[in-house]
Amino acid sequence: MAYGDVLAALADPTRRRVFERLRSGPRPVGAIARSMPVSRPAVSQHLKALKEAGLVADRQEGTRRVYFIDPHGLGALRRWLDQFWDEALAAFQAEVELGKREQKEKDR
Amino acid sequence: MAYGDVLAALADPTRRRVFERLRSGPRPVGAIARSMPVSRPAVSQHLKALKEAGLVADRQEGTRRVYFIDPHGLGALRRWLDQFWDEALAAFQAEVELGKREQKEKDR
DNA sequence: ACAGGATGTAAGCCGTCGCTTACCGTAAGT
DNA sequence: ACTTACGGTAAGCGACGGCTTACATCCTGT
Repeated sequence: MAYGDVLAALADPTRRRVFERLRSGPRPVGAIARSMPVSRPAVSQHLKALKEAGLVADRQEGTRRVYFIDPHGLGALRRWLDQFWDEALAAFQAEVELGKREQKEKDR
Repeated sequence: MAYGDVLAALADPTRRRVFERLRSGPRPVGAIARSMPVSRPAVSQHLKALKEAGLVADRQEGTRRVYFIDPHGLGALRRWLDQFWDEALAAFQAEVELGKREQKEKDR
């Protein structure tokens, strides 16, 4: 459920498409597979990867297995992104200040 | 600079490490490579990928090439993430409501 | 207990990707 | 001009990852 695993899981286009298919709500495996250009086992494998990354969860419902989005995965990604964003921004500020000083050096 | 390219670029651990190395500020290629367990050409290749994803930019500085973080890439990722988050949350709400109704069905 | 539908899993194939070594171009300093 | 440091690029190799087909598993209704 680390952000690295989340990034790796979402990197593949097909897998990301499976994930985004769940954005509108829970779906059983077959329903997902039928709306995609790959085989059902392929979808199963993608769902397994997404699950291990903490991006989806599943519940048994009779003979079918219904998958839905697990907030944990995206949450981890979001936290990393926010923190990174702040630090990078601070670095930019420092950079700008440095640039100003260097500019003044040249003026002399 | 689409979010898909950003995700793909950040999926690789080594490449992500290169990227995170720039979080604290601009660095020339050699400085990055010396702080990593891979060769300098490998770092160059990673920087190229990061650049194509809109995650970093570079400027020539004498004989060296200084790389720094480009906000565009992370911005695209953040926008996708925020939107996704909202939609998924709405789907959860709908799901909860549906669950309540089904529960009442069973009670009868 | 059995049949059928739904899903996970194993094996194998093939393309992609990351890494290394070798080479080339370029910009400064002497 | 020559040298040296710095960095991008090409070629090739090995590993990993995604897809398919085939098989195993589980649940439900009859």
